[in-house]
Amino acid sequence: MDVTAILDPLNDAQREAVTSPLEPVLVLAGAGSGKTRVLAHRVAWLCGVEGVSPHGVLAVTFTNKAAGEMRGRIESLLGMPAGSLWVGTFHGLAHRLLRMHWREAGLPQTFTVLDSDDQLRVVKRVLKDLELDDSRHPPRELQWFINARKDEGLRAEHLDAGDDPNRQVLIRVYAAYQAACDAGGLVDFAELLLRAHELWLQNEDLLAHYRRRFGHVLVDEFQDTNTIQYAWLRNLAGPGGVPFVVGDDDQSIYGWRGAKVENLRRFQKDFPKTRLVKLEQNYRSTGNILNAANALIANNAGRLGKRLWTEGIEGDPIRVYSAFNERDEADFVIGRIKALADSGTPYSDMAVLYRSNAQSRVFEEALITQRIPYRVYGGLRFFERAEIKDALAYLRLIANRGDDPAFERIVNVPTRGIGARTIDALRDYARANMTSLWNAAGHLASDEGVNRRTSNAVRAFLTLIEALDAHTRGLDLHEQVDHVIEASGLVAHHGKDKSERGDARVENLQELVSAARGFEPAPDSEMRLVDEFLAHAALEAGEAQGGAWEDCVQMMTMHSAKGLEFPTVFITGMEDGLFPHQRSLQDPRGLEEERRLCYVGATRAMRELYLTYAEQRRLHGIDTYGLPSRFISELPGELVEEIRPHVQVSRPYAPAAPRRAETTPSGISLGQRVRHRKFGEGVVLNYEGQGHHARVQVNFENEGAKWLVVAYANLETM
DNA sequence: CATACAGACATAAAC
DNA sequence: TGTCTGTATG
Repeated sequence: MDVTAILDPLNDAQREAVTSPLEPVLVLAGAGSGKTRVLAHRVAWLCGVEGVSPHGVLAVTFTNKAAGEMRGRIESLLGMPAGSLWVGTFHGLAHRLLRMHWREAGLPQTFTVLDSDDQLRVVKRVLKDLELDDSRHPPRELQWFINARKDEGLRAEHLDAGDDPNRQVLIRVYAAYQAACDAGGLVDFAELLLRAHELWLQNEDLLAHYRRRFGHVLVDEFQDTNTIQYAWLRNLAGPGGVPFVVGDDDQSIYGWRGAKVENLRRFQKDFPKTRLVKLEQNYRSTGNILNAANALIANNAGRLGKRLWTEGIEGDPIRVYSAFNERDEADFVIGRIKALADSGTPYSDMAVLYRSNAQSRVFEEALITQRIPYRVYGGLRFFERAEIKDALAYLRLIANRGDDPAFERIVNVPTRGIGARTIDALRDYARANMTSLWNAAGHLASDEGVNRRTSNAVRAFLTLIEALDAHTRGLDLHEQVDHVIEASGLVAHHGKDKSERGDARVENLQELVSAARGFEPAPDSEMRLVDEFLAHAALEAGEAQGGAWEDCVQMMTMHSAKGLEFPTVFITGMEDGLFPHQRSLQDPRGLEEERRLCYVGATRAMRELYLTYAEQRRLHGIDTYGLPSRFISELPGELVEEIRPHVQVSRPYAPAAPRRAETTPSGISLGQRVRHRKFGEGVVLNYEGQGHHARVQVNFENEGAKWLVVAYANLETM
């Protein structure tokens, strides 16, 4: 084992963390301080120097991507594949455990993993079964409630509604939802974690076994753990355990989905001899950017405390641009993008960040008109697309006839004459007889009292599924998928749609066949390949879009920017109410999370950071006038450079004949003939103000005299 | 049963 | 203002 390869690339703090004695370690790792590297090198250190077998190491991340990268780095450091090393997401690891110990966990061997979309369907169905009005009890809220309780480790029977009738309903739905899942062998994401946690609690032997096996547990992005994940982890490590966790309280931006920053302090309390290592040297950004970020985050209370520094240059100041409105904001950003591109910067070195997805529109439109390539992060990912989920639902139903969500999803896709009424009847029967929709359908198909057309349609569906089952048996996975998408009629169904959308769907279905062909199961899996593929599809939604590697401007929310870096970053929409978001202003904790989000955004920038805001913004169809975000004023003035707007008409004015025409600050002369897109041609009569606020009075031939804001009016000189 | 239309609604998102 | 959802309509 080459120890220098492990230690040489590390600075002192990183090395301290990596070579810590076998005791609990909390690494407070600032943005861009090399935390992933520390984690990977720690594993390499344990295996290469401390003599720990990879078999005894468990590394946990929050995304599959991070897990994949982690394994890659570890294996390249160790110089060999480490198959027995467990690296994965909390959900992936929990899933693995439950597959291995389904009996102890009280699950059927063939349980199905529900994604949030499936879960919502089940909730809706439960609401119907309970005859609750879904406008008074929005399914999404119920779903949220159920997941939040599970994330806290609470089951319906642990909850007490008191006299609150609304809460009584919530709890009733939770209980009914869980009963439906249990009956159908369905496990949602939160349930994976909760079951895995209960598996520890209820099986001492099992827990003891895994404690013995995993003497070394490592966790990335520890500030993002929720209650149940932390409990699971703490149990696994055990009282004398030596977990190694890496996180940053200043980058905790997922409180709204259950993450508990408090887990950092809790860790120090639960593992009293914890060694705390701070990584504060930053290898990403300029000094000015770091100082601005430090100053900003210093406004938060109760931090563990950390100050980023760099050996690198001070760099450019933070540039703040005050736009007249959101279109001017986009024009400014795109102007800078063009200028950078002209001087040789690749588009992919530039990122436009915003608080909410809706803000991307204006930028997209402007980028399209300027023919600048861009990529928007977010949106539906491969396995979340409707046509893919339909195809998977066929596979699910073939594999497990009791999978009601799958049944409901495809019973009439493509349409085969089984409408809402029929499905209602099936549901009623299934509920009354405590059985699956599949069995209900079997009953209805042979029921003399039912409309012939209906029973025929249902029978045809049953026959189809049985036929698919029979035909796919023994085939390779990709052949199964291929057969299913063809014989189910899905391909023909989408093929009839001659639009671009239809073509894309057919392509996606074919892509699913390729995905199946390339699918590799875990080496020690005892599951059938289809089942494993289905679980994979639920647990790993896949990439959002192809073309990620093309040279294009990167656009995304600040949340999705976490973990990424770009030479030039534009943080847009810096207005109070937008960022910090209105809904976070009520409580101080919400505001602090927004500030951390701003910190995350700012620390994405390597060389240049721009902050932009619009004085006027069209939101949901109405014009709003916002104030610059308070986060801007929290930056030290000496680090900030305000960019003076230079208002220009589309063609600089070249005086034709008149001498010494009085010129407005924006370059338009009095008496000048101008053209406006809507109002037509006219003559400039007067002007006032400067910069953004510069306005001119134009006497239009058809519309009469009007005051226009030069920055916005887009006047053409003639 | 597919499409049209009205009405509601609008923070962020991995597994 | 744009998008999505559910219902009305042909």
